[in-house]
Amino acid sequence: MSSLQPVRGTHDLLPEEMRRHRRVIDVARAIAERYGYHEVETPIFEFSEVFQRTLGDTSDIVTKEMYSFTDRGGERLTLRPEATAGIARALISGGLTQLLPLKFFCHGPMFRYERPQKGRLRQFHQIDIELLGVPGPEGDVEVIACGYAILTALGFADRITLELNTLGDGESRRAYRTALVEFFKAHEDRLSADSRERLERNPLRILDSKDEGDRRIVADAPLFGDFLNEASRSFFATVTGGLDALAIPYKLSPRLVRGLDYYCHTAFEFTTETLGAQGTVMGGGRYDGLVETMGGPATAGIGWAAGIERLAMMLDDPPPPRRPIAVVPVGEAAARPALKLAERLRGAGFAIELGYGGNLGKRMKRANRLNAAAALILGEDEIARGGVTLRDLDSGAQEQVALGALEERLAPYR
RNA sequence: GCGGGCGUAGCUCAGUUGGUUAGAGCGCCAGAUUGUGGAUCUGGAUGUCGUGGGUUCAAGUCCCAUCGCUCGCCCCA
Repeated sequence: MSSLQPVRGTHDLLPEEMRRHRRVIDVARAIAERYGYHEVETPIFEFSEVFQRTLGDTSDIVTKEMYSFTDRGGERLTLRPEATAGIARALISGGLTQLLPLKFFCHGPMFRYERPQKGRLRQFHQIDIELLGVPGPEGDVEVIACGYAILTALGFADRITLELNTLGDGESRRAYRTALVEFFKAHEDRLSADSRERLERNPLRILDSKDEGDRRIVADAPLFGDFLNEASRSFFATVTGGLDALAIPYKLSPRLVRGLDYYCHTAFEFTTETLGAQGTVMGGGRYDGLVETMGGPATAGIGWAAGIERLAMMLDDPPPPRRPIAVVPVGEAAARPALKLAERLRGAGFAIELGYGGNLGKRMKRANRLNAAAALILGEDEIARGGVTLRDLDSGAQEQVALGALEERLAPYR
């Protein structure tokens, strides 16, 4: 083992892994475009303030997971732990609030200082869509439908579950939160240490505790449903109605929550059993208060993020690399003509591999290893005839082709 | 931040109660085949046994520390 290690929790994306990522990204982008989302990219670091304000000072991400540093100018900067804050910032600083509604797709690296495990890295990648300026439930339906379409196109439809919940509007949520805190305070001495902590920071999370004792207490906790006001109820009914109309299956999960104040109404996660402990493959929800929290005008927003690594792991067979055509010169005299031929064919759109030395046998061996579909052998005989020998490397069949007819003859190998 | 498992060749791994030159398969390189790849055969190279310390006549093997990987908790994509 070399002492030269990649930084903990980071990974090199070598060609095979990169192809998996690219597959996920390409499918997601193509489908997001069908829904009218436009690709954008924001910087991978922002002023720390951007994330502190949007994520809240008590969230895990802000308290222990941010990669923050001071630059040479003395600015406090942070490597983005998620995409939404940067996009919201861009919306405000670019004056885009004039153009609402806006629909963005983006993908790229995110950074969180966490202990790595399966499906969890310190530098990881997400695809992400955000729908801004649509306050009505039709936005929620569209965003979920788009995510579902992407997961389906990737072939995961039968391995994922859409878990769905509503947090209601601000009024409903505040009322519920108050009731919940009151209830848990009464049982505080019996709660687990983790949950006592959560009682301060994020009481809704206690509902999702894995601790046995907590679960017994939770069983008698007040139900969110009883605190939803009429407006929240009908909002959610429109969302589920839309999903029903689109035949998108979902499971209501009352325990699915979000901690921060600006989250409201729809919260959802696509989960899978196939990835171990990190079962969430795509998660999102409505965040109507976020842009305002950052200092912009009140702007509705809803979106999701999905982990590319997790999706890439679920891909059944890695997309194969493109099969090249090998140009194989024989003898010194053929080197120059082969170089020119290779360039000409590349110009015509073929993937050409021109070996880097060795005799015919060596070059053929290398062509085979690269899974080349065909070899074009170019030696004295061929040059004299003004053609090349075309060998199909799957069948072994070989024929002479005149130089002028090459592009046409090679069409099947494109 | 907390807990469990694991570090031997490029990869996957074997290595007996501590015992002398550390092995296999795959891959790689060369040759059989200097104008023909895949299959076969023959030969070849490659290890700070993760790192540091300790115990011992002797450590890949036992002990301690450390680093890394991995799985889980927390949280999340």
